[in-house]
Amino acid sequence: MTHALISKRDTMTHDLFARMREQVLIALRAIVPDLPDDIAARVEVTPNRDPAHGDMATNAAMVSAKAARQAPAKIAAGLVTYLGEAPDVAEASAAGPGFVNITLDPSAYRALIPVILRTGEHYGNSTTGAGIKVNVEYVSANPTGPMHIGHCRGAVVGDALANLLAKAGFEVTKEYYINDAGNQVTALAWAAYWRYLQAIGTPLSEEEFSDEIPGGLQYRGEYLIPVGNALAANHGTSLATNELGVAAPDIWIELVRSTTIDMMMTEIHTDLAQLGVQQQIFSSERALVASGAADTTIDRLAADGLIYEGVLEPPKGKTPDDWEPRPQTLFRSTQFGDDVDRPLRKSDGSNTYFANDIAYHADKLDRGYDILIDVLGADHGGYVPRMRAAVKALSGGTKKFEAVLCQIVHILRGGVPVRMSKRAGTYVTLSDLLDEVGKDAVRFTMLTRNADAQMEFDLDKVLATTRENPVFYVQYAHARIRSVLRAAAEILTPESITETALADADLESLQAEPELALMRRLSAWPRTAEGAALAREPHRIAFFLYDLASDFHMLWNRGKDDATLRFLQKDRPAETLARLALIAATAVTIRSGLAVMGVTPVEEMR
RNA sequence: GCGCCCUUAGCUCAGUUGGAUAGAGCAACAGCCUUCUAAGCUGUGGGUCGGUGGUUCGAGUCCACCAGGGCGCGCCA
Repeated sequence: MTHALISKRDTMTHDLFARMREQVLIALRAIVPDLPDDIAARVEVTPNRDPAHGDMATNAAMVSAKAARQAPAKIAAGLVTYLGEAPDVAEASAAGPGFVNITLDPSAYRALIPVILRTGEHYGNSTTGAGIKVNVEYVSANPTGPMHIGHCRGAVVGDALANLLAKAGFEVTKEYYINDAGNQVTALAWAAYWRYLQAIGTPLSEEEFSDEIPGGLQYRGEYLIPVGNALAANHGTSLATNELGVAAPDIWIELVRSTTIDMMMTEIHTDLAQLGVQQQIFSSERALVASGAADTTIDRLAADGLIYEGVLEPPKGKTPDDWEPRPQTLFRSTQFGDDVDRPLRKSDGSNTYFANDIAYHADKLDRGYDILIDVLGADHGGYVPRMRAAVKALSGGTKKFEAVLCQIVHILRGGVPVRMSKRAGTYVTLSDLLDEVGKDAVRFTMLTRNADAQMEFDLDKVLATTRENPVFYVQYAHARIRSVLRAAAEILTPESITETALADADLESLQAEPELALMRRLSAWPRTAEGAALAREPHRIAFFLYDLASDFHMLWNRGKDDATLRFLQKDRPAETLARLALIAATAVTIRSGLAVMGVTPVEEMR
């Protein structure tokens, strides 16, 4: 990971806002000598919405007024005097209730362009998370069938979040938890066994089989047919009775279960690869259960007095028909902020899913992570407080558990909901979706909404080539830039317009407002990426890129009205190189953002 | 009954963690193609930020209550 090589000092030079904040703090300490640290921490330098207020503003005077026992306006006046002398500052002025507005000298923005060109896609990296180990667990679909659209959002959000945290300097591990234990997997094995019996020509009908087995036939999808065929090919009729009926489970169930899971996981790996998701660690629940980790973890909690035998109250508001009080092994999660204590063992003494999951998270803690992030479906919201409690208990409060909840995605086609029924087999698989719209459109679109807001995914709109479709709009900006650079290679020489060569261009001629606006946007990328990482909100990247693309298209279009404003000017090579440097830096920044999202930039759109 | 999430322009959504006059796209209206990609760009109109109180220099953002929508609530995973 080369970004780890970028030192703090280098990173500071990348973020003009962070650099200005340092200057503001120096100025503030000169005015308020005994400035408390907690006040200093609240000082911000942020971009201004209204360009008339200058490029950036600081709240320093207002947040420090009370501690300094001075009026905000007075402190602001002092800051203005000090900052007015600072390098890169064209103008500083006090405004409103105590803001200090700062306008940078355009040279400060111009100086950023060679930095971007030399830094490449690492532009926007920071060291915020240096030394902090984060585990991001996502997808974690049960291996009971192919991945479908419901899994897709979590996969994309988790993957992009992990990339984003890595960009912010965290040491990130991407992980997948295979839920290959429990009743569902047993039911899956029975279903695969049915396909096996069919493959060897059983006389049983599907309903006869279903009536004969515990719990009935639950998974009827055709995707298990290949599993049945594989079992028949490898084992002949040896897993059935002589009459080709249901044999005693103990001769076949382990074999069928492991074969089925292996084949399903192979399929899931293929789906993930198609989606561009590559996790480093796959943890098996079955292996965890076999290791006895749940009991070990329960013992560990018991040693801290956090385990007891008790009876829970019936859930309120529901009509608990079959409810009866039974003693269970409970975890005192209420001591760590949960609503009720949670069962770790069922009344029959076997471990609950939660017990295994605590053991799994304990394992992650043992592997040295400081922050555990689970990307989950919104229907798992109720599970978050108990897991947070468990992580707190296991780590003595030193490690953090976080959850990113993904709300449901409604699939539409031309504005009409696509009906999905798992039983009828009409649900859309991830593979189908990727075949239809492609990895990049899926990933980008999934990141155009905050994860905890419901979203509509219109199969027609994500392929539309209009501004309405952000995927297209951003890709188009990148393609246009590449197109201009290709044309430039004809006029100039290919060597003269490499990113390295453009980094040495004289940029003095970049003075027009739309050019400065684009440079201002570029300068906001580091703080945008860092803020998105800290907020765990990868969708901010999509919005940033959309705004960046908009700034670029605006600039491009000026050449429509006035030919002297085009990027390529045959008789003015110096200006041409300056403009090329600007848009090449824009392309670099777009690629930097797309890399976080896992979207491949396009070179042309013909 | 309790807990979590959501409510911003006619529609779909942002809103830089409490900052100044709340922003985009779509839809509506008016413009821009002999051109580095018009698959684009410019402009106009459109708001009681669900409601009522509170916290403070300052609230769409934080707190309380209320209304509406979604999700969840022992021995499923």
